[in-house]
Amino acid sequence: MDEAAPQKGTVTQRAIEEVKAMIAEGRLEPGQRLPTERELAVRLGISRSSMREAIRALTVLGVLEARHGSGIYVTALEAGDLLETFGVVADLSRGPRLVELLEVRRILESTATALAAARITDEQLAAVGEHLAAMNATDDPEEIIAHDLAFHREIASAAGNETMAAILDGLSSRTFRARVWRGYQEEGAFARTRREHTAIHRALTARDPEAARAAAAAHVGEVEEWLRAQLTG
Amino acid sequence: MDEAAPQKGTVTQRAIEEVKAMIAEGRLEPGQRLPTERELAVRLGISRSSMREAIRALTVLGVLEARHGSGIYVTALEAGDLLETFGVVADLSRGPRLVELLEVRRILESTATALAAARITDEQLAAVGEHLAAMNATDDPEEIIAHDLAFHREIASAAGNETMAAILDGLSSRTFRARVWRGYQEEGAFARTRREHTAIHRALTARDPEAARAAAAAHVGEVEEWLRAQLTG
DNA sequence: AGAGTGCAGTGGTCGGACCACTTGGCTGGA
DNA sequence: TCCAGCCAAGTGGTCCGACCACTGCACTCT
Repeated sequence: MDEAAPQKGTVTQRAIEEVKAMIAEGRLEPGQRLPTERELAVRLGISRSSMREAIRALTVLGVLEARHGSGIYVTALEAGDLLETFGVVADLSRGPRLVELLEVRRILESTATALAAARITDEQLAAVGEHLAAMNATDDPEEIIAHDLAFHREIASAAGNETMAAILDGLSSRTFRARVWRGYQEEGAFARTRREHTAIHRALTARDPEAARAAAAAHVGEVEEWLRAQLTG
Repeated sequence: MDEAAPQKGTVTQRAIEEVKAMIAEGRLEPGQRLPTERELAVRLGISRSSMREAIRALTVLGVLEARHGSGIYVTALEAGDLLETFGVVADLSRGPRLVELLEVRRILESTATALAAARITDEQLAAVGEHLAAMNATDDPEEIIAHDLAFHREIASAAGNETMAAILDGLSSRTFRARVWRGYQEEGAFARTRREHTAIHRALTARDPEAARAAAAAHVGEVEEWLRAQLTG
């Protein structure tokens, strides 16, 4: 008898684990449609309200996707789907935590750039170059940040590890970067940033992994050091 | 007037962003108690049901914490709180994605181990040694996995970057590891694992960062290669 | 055959009711 | 006076039933 449900925690929490288990065990495939909210509720012996909370929770985690009027579906469970929440971490972190996040980014980004140097295609390299040029051709901070993000995203993507690319994406979320750069660029660091980006692009063009690793590490490290100084000062 | 709310997306989504913004802007401090569900609902002009969904979503993200009968509180917003969801990613990833996750772990773990070699205290080193001994003193798979996890967690913690430690923790979640190891250990890989762990411990004892980095990279790399072979075979 | 339409089904929202638990003040006795 | 125990108000947890907004499809009309 499974009637004697252990009743651990809230019913909603139980429902969340239940659905997660269904997916983990393969009873639900990526992209597949789930039963109705109403039916799921009945099946798990809980109210629709509680079931909805569980669904909402899994939705923000990037596991489920609800389409109004159509139904609830399992996402593709791609790296991007599941790691989107990583941006929340970056947005809500402050002080010392920001430095730690940048340190993680430096480690991953330098490795990703090194990998990209060995694997990048001509098309991808061209795209990187375009973002570099566009970044240098405008004064609008918004646009600069956008191209900066795209610049690094393209490189991370060329590294061939979508999971790593997704994590780096989260670590460079728009609001996170805007927050740090507001002060960083005020110190005339833009010229240096431009130089560092050029160095990265040059290393990629030369297909030189070690040079690429060093350039990327130095690039992130610069921001990291500046932020560290901000905190102690 | 902000009465003309843009009505973007669902009301629940709006409520989630609203609370997130409150925290990001410092209107809500870590550990602080929020207004009542009922009051929050009124304040945002939505029903309590919708408000509850928003709260539940932020709860699973590790941003809020609801205490039955007491109230809703902002978490400490420590790395561990926010990165707990990382384990979900590891648990739901399969196939090629698992290899990518292990690659990320290899990059971070090797660096973390190198850092630990330079910074680890005698107490921490002793703890690492104890887990190593305990791991070798039993045959119970459950216990082995538990000590293995603790072994690596202690090292990551000694590296001095809590954020990195939290990410590595997620990448080594219990179910994830159990899933991979079931097959890995069946091939008599336990002796090799023991050897690799010993090598890591030796490098830490010698305070040799480069040796520690190499040993950790090789350790994770072994599992990575095995898993890669499983997929292509 | 094609475009347009209507309906059934689904997720989204709402309001209210009651339960389970915590908290702090009140009461009573030592 | 002080402390233990109790009690009531307040809070999150759960449930119910209703209605709205949207989608998709079968059906109709041209």
